[in-house]
Amino acid sequence: MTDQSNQSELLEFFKALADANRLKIVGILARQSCTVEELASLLDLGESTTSHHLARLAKVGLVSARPDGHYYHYSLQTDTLQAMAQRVLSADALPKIAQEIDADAYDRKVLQNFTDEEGRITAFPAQDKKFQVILRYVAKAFEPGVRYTEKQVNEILLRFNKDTATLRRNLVGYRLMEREGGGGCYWLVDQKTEA
Amino acid sequence: MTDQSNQSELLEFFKALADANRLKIVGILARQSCTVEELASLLDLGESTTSHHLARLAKVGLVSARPDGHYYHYSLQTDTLQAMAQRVLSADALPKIAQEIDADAYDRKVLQNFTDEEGRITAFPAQDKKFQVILRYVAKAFEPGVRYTEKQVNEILLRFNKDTATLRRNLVGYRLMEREGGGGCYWLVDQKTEA
DNA sequence: TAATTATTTCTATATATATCGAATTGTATT
DNA sequence: AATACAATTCGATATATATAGAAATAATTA
Repeated sequence: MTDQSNQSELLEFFKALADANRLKIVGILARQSCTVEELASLLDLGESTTSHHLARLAKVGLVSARPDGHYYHYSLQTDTLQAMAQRVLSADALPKIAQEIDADAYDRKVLQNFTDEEGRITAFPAQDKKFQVILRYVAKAFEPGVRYTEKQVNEILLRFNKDTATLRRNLVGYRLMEREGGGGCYWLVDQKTEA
Repeated sequence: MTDQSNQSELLEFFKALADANRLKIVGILARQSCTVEELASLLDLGESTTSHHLARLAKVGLVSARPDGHYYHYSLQTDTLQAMAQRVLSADALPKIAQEIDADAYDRKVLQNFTDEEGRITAFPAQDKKFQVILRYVAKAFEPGVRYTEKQVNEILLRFNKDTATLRRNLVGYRLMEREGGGGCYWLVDQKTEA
């Protein structure tokens, strides 16, 4: 769970293409751009279902929509497809995934050493790297996009360790969470947008 | 459902890679070959689960097993991965899928015209191409690999039309089914192994 | 503004499959 | 042979998601 960027991006790409109807959509759009209606009738699917599939393909950049009248013309982004294919071909794409797995395994081991069966933190690691693992673990208890009062934050942190102050301070210090002014408002930092 | 060879092969390939743990396995095997046990512990998964994933990857030729002692060494078939990537890049792979969809749509239309709501055949098309669509539709009522007596065959065909003789004769004539000697033994022909 | 049409979102359901634990198979060693 | 160990298969469960239908949204036309 350390750095999933490579992993999850590739995974989402493959998942997008791992459905018979979505693959068909890509095949059709390779020839001509279509409206949702056209696709639905070609595939013998409901329009809502077709729309859903298109949304999934769009999410990974495989298709794009161009509005025209009250139609949307969906078309294939061939460059995305090619870029992904190139990426899989590249020598270092797979080893990178392997590195991420090593990091995951490391995290698991640290977690095992510093938490009990109930997931509570038994001790704070002195080593900075391990301490960050613990912090990332704790951060997962918060929902992305939600704002918490300091009281709520403490309540959640208490499930992990009685020293909520240390946890709270370091979550902010290591920029896993952010705090409004001096006040009581906390939220998760989206790690993806961070360098 | 006319000629799914391109479709289904690509689909199975993407499905094989559309799982986080299988993608991780590929990543690990890109560096080193492993036993099931090793992979299971690296991924923090049960051995049976790991085995299942490896079987799926092997099915599309992405990994291969080499027996050694009582271990199996699984390794990545990088050439399969490259071949698939090349294929996606090739200009005609996607249009081919589109053709298959057209064929599917054609089949559906024929079926609609010559069957009723309950799936019974209302008339036999005069046109050869359409007649074959009907035959392929009927053939789906039989299980691959199972041997049927003539009586059983007739029983099944009766669900589609009272003229079981015509259906039976043409299923064999168009090589969708095969018959033992002059006798009462029928079975589906595996279309994949046919030219 | 009302009405029409295309698309999306929401809700519910059905199907596929990832997962585990137990039993089984297969291979090598004693 | 008998035993030990790795791997697979089987049975059951839980989760993800493909699907359809209804309601909501957006955009155009009357």
